[in-house]
Amino acid sequence: MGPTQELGRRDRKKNDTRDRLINEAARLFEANGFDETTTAEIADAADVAQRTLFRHFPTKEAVLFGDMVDLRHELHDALAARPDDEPVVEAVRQAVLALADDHMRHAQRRRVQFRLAAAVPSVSAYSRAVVQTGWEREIIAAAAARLGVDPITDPRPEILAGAAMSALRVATRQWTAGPATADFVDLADQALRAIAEIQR
Amino acid sequence: MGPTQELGRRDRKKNDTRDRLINEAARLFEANGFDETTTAEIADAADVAQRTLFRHFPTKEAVLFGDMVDLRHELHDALAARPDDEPVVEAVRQAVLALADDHMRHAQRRRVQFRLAAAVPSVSAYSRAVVQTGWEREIIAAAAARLGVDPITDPRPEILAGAAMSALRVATRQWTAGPATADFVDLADQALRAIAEIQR
DNA sequence: AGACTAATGTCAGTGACTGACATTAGTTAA
DNA sequence: TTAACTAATGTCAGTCACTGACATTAGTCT
Repeated sequence: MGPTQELGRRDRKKNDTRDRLINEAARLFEANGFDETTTAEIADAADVAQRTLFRHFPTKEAVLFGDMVDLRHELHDALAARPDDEPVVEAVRQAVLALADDHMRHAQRRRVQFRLAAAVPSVSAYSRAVVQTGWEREIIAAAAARLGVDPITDPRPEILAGAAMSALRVATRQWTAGPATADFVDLADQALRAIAEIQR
Repeated sequence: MGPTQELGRRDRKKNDTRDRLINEAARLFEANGFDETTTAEIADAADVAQRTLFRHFPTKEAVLFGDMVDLRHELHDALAARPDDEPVVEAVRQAVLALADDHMRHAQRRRVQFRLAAAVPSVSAYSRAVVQTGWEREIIAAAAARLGVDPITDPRPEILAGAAMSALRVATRQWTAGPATADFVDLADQALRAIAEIQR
């Protein structure tokens, strides 16, 4: 049924190795800290060579966010799924809520990632420059398509995307600071609705 | 007269060393590329030990953006200089235009930095996560103060800041792609005015 | 001149990441 | 089943950003 069944043993093992690296890394990062954990230790814990880790991930930070790769595609699909006649801001809001929903469904892991992103400079930089920028690009492309404009010459798609990511960051910070039981989707929804209210 | 006169020989030499590092780095980066230039080469060119470079700058990327440190303070002052009764979006727009103006006055250097930020991942990450985020924080604080709200609970200051930085990025990209004679302030102004137009 | 100390130099690390090459182990066709 | 093929992994040596510890140089101040 699942695509897992359709994979050969080789690809299954490859996925297992990748998953083990992600999980062992998260465990070690949480237990000992990000900078205090070496890539050699992660590889050892996952029972592979250090070289193998760097064949699966380009950087140590990428291992920490390894479980977020599909999120960009999910965002892309969520944006494409919104009706064409819906206002752009609405479509973006709904699509970003899909991200928030995913965060809630992986609350434990995400809270570790967010806490590290708030505390460790290199993690913060990666989160901003790689993860969030990736999402931003999806929003820019979708918004530009909906408005029927060129995102290079027309600044509106990028501005909207930047506003949405800022809102998501606010919600993320509030969620990370508060109890894990808080509803991330609610927080994100509140923040996203404020986009309409920045004209004083 | 200038504060240069009031400095002792020691501090003057320290500033000279710092300036030499910044200038030699920019020269080498432009000539040979960022990744292709080692910190040892930069230090050699500036005629200091590699260790001295890392006493002046925390990372190789920081050397490239070394001439932008005061910009954050300039932005802070520009924000504080706006009249209290002015609408927040207006105040932010005017203050960010001060940044754009500074870019124009250092066009040659800034174009090198922007080109590298567009091409080299680690430079892009630094620009986003350190430089731009620093500016963003100034805008957030100023906007929150003007609105009389807490920037942790109220998402509007951060959303406005994110929108402004996005606008600045669009203008930066357009300026970097076009001729050096183009008016950056005009481009930035156009982009910033579009903040008011993201409600479809 | 001499005490004080900020800036720099020297040196020996650590750790992320890479290229080159060898080895293991699924896969696939004969 | 076996042999050829190749994707994934292992091994190893190396580069380079960055750091701690300690020595040295050179302004500064009395």
